[in-house]
Amino acid sequence: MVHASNERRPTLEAVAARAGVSRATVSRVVNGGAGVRGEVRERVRRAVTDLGYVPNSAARSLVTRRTGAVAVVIAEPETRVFADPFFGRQLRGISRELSAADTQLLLLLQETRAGHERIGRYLSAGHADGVLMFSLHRDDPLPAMAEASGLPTVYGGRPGWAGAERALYVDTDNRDGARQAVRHLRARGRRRIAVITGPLDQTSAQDRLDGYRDALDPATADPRLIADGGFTAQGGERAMAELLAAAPDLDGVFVCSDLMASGALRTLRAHGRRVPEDVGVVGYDDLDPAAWTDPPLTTVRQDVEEMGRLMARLLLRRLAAGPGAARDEPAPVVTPATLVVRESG
Amino acid sequence: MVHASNERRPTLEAVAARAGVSRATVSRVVNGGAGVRGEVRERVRRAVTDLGYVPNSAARSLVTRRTGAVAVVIAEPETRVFADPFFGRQLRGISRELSAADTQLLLLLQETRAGHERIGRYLSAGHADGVLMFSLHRDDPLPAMAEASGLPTVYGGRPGWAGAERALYVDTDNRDGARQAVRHLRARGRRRIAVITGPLDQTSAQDRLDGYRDALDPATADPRLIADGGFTAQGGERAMAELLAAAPDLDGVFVCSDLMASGALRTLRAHGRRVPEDVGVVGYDDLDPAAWTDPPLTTVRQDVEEMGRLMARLLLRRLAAGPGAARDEPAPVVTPATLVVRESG
DNA sequence: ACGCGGCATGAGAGCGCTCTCAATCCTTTC
DNA sequence: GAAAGGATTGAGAGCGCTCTCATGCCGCGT
Repeated sequence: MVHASNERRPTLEAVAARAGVSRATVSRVVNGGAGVRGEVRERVRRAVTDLGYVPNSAARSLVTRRTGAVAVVIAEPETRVFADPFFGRQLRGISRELSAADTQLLLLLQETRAGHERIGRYLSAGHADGVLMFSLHRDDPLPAMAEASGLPTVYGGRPGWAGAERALYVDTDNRDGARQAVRHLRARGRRRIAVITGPLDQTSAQDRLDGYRDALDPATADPRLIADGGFTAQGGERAMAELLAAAPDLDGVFVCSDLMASGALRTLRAHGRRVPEDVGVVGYDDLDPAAWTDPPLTTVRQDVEEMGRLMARLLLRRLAAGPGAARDEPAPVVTPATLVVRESG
Repeated sequence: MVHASNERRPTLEAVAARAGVSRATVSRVVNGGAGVRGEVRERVRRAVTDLGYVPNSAARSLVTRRTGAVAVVIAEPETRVFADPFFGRQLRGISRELSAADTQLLLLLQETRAGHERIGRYLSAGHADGVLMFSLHRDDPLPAMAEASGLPTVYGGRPGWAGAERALYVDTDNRDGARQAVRHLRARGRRRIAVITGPLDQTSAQDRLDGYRDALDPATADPRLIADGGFTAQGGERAMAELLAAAPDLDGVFVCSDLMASGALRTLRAHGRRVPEDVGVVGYDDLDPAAWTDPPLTTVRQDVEEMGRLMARLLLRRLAAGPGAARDEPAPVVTPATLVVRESG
């Protein structure tokens, strides 16, 4: 049954009148029907479909103090969010898990510099039951907003700010992944191995740089071999150009994301360096673009979708447990990283 | 002021008590403060910040019948949503415009085949004041859901289903854009011009194909020169391979999206065809990837971000006008398309 | 036949907010 | 100085739903 936008939608009261029962009984049926006689339940169900009744969510969450929704906050300009397949994949995992639990996903984008203020207000207004937050930078104001809202929060990536010891998060073993990448380059005989990092105020970027250092022959360490590509394709392009200028003799690059690696490959080609003959390249993420580059990218695989799913699952567990539940308290999760060898290095 | 998650957030009542006024007065101040004496207003404001009061949105929208949120529904699997920069750009425009009007954006993704059912329920439950919907296919059940919910709706792309004559939408002149692309290829001396289309149950894809036919020399029309690339990169790759097999003598391709064009370029390279020497390629969209391909892509520009902004603006006007307002009724918008010549054709 | 436990149902009190309407208080004007 | 008129403020009735508690009904044991 369709309602014109000006006529009011039917309420519980209306359904109750039609089914010849009380509001309370209709409410019980709508919420599962436990404790209602089969015959009555059917009668109410019929009234519901006849009238096209849909519960008013505002009224419901006013009394239950639950919204059935989880906010996903991404601390990046949309430019990056939609340019980097990483977010899409993670979101997909989250989305899958949430909808299985019949929970709505609210995507909050931070448009402006001051956007966190809006987001904080939104969270505090009680639009969501919990928060998933990722891609955080060291002195991002967002975690404080989440904290202030009092909502259970799960972070994507290990939080790096002070006082985050008790935070719940899902991360991959970035440091180990980086080690594998660099070891692989060394095993293939590369001696001058550079690195293109992400923004170092993110723990994932810092951890990968640390892993690079771990696996490097200390004798070949050289600050000129390190450049920041900001986790964007253009950044990777630029960083690669800088590296080639500062250390023309480099023969390997570990690029801390596939997206940056695609940029780096372009620069290498433009400079006439052949990959992998002259320079070996290893990326990080193993998202779709990795297989599409020319040549296909050797990279470090992290199951991004699974990470998203884990984040959601952690949060749902937390929500189900209730505010003060100490037993069965969920704990942070760290997933492994594995090297995928293709043709670039 | 931060509240532990178990202690209740302060209510209007609490603020009123602290400021020594009535609930009604606090409500006035919170909603702008019109008609409240300056001194009282200040006192209330102080009480608000002292207590860290944030209005409960459920209670508010229960009475106002407004949520301050707009739902954006994308009728595609997330795989496409996050792989195609088109959506990101459009969303960005929408997001900009909405946040300027202090309206929240709710992104609803359709995960499963049956996802529209969930979405319909969500819309009907009154979580949003209006709907923005794009990338619709001919017999998509989503518009019916939007219709049933009674919410004002604006579509991205001209709706193609029956009974959509009165629908509000924003579109570009796809047919004209396609004509320009094909005319350009002809002007460069191409005689056997193929086309890689999107899914033809979308009006944008059909319109571009029509434009291709308009501009083609009728004498050279040939069904073997038409292939469907499904608006994805892999689809473009595959379609290009099919075309080369069916018509090895082709010397030009009009590819109906940049993403598909990037795939087509890969296939051409793999088959040893030089671009633009052997085959001229023109894309559609002019999104970031267009400039990054090798060679950079000649393409048809549509201002996707602006389209998003226009969609949001249209919806906001509609919402502001109220349900039955006939005066100043917003009308569909069609934006122009322009050719951007780079190196691929 | 009576009382009791258990299940199904209804009555009614809110959840936190907005908004109408009446009451109050100042000015202003004659 | 008093009445009129406008600006402030407060009281109170809901918005639609959930949930507790009281009530009514049944079959059971004694």
